[in-house]
Amino acid sequence: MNAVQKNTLRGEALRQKVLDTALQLFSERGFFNTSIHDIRKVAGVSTGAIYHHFKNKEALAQSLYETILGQMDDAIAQACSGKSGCLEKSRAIIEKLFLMTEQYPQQMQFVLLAQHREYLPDEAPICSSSPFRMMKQVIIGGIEKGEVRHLEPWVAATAMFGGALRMMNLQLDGVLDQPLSVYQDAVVECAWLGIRKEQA
Amino acid sequence: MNAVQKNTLRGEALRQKVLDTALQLFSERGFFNTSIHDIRKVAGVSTGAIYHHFKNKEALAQSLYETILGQMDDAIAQACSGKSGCLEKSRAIIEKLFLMTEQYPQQMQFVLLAQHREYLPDEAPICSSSPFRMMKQVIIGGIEKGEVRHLEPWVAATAMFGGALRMMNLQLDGVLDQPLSVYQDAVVECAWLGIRKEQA
DNA sequence: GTCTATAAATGGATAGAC
DNA sequence: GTCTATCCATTTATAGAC
Repeated sequence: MNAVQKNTLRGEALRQKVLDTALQLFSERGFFNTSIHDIRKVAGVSTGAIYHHFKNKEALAQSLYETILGQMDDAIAQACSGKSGCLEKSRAIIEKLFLMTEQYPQQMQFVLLAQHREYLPDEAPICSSSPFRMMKQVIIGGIEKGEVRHLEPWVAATAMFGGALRMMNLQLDGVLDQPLSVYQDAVVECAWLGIRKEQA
Repeated sequence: MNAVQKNTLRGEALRQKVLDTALQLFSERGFFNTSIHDIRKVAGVSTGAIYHHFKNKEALAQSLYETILGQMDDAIAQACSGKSGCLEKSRAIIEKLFLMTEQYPQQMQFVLLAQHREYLPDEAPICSSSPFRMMKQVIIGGIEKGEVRHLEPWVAATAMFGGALRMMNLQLDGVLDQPLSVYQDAVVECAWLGIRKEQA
């Protein structure tokens, strides 16, 4: 009765089912602990169908990776739009990241915690990806406008977002007993006090 | 001429050679991209010798993991000893971690960036390990002594050390063009300004 | 486009000689 | 304690029917 139905999914719907299942298993067990056979079984599709839609296992992971990074990118861009101050933008980014961590833990686990270079050797390190570059740019903008102290950009960016990213790690590891939203204001305040230009 | 000599290593020296080689390959390619055969070839020993010293591949990784965490533990304990203030302790910890990242990048890569739960399923998340618990304790001590604002402990701990840990990530990813020591004072200052109790 | 069956290779682990 | 040779399970990927 709980057996997965076969033959019901075709085309794009099947492709999506494979992606969903792969994300679930990759985030739970890791890329290397998930075989094509596992995905086949859980998704209730055939090996041939998987290989019809994806060149190989790496291409499957690549597709997931790009999609999720794109979603983070959109979310961050949207969070920043309409805001002008560095603090407002940074707060909005952290709010969005915390929200995504709560709402889509599998996606964030896969993108933030996996070591993609081990199976996507041509991929740049995640700190060079678009969402992370945007975060750094927000801080550089804050330095140029005199809202943020004149710090080395990497130092300022990691000071602003490093604590938040670690809190996301802790949440994904199941260490925190409250949702991230509870800690959000304090996290933003600590980071901002560290880099803001004193209004003496 | 460059061929690895065989039969030269025995006993403890061979065991250590296997550990060194495994650490090198695990940190370069990852655990799952490193086969026993790879270790055998690079170390110049036999399969049988490896399995004489280690029950299996996981046990090899476990041994590395425990040794390196122990070294971090000792380094952090030593850094804190003789210091009483939260800022002094935190600065000493970050200094030591930065130094270890520069001096032993393979070890830090293996301990900080690998997803150990994928192959050491019984291992606690690294944030629960002794070195990380000590860092949190330093901050809790600072809160109790009134040096640090009354923040949720996880928030205060990630605010103090989150930026530094991300800088270590960046250095291990080859993104920074200066050694970590160059950024150290600024990293510590940013973090401390965020959590210190104002001396108004 | 999806299926089953299977090829081909890899890799963890063991056996038994030395 | 170390070696070589090999077993066996797993897994990626393909072939060919439907």
